[in-house]
Amino acid sequence: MKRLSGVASMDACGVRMVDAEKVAAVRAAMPDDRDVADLADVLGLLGDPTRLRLVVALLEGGEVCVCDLAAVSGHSESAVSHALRLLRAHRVVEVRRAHRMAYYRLADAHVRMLLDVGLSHTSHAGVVHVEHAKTDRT
Amino acid sequence: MKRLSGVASMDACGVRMVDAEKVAAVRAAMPDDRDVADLADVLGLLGDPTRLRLVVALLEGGEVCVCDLAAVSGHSESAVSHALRLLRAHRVVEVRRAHRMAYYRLADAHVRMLLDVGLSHTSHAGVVHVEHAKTDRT
DNA sequence: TTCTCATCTGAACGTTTGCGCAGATGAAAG
DNA sequence: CTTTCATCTGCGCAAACGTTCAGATGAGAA
Repeated sequence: MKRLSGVASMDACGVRMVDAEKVAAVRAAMPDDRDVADLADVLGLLGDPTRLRLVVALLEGGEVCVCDLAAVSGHSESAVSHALRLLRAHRVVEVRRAHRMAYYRLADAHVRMLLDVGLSHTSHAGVVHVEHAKTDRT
Repeated sequence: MKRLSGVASMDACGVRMVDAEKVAAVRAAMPDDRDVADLADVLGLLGDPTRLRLVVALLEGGEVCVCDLAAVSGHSESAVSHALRLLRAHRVVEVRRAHRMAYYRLADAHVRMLLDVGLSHTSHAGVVHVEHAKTDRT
């Protein structure tokens, strides 16, 4: 069945591939496009250091107002507000308004899990820490 | 101790804050800058749909060559190669070369965990799916 | 040797993104 | 009413990003 020898096969559209069987299997197991996009969205949101710091602060602090988040993260209140708007739009955080202030908290248990998994690695193990990695000779 | 009343306090540098005690606690619990940056790096890497698809494909397929990854993900081989270079530089994937081809696989158990947590949410639950969210009226 | 072919890479282009700025909003205080 | 103050937001720009294109690399085949 498999054509692992020398000749590559083509699918209907002319895409070159080597192990057509595995390609089909993997493609079948692949989550649908919207799920991938949604997950990428959240991960991308957490992929910015400013926003990640905010979210981690909320993981620790429970419910924190904008100015305190600015103080913790070391960014301007404007930058924090912009960041929170994005996080809010994607349902990563929720806001509660009281008096003149806005208190933010994590809205999603799933994000909490992602953060736990993420932090458990980087904080106690020696991560590789690649600066601006170049060619990576193996 | 806490000054939750009306007046905001200032720290030494003139940063406005409301609950100075909590700010100090959260700041103390915050992972150090490099750890945050490293985690943000990985999350940001996974935050691109193209790269996420590649990594998910490797999660399913184990070891897949460049052209098959291109076939699975539906991108050009060049785009895939660029993406793989980034993932390689950050030790997310590893490469094994055989014959004329390059076989890629996941290099990091931690990334596998992140993916599992991420996918377990988006694939069986109804995620909110925000398109280009605007003001988000609560 | 030369030819073939899978993969890699630099440059360039168009798009997106993060943040500062300045003003807006809106609610509470005076 | 007006003033104060925490937060929000449109604009603008510089930096970062993802992709394509065209060519380079380098190992195997002939």
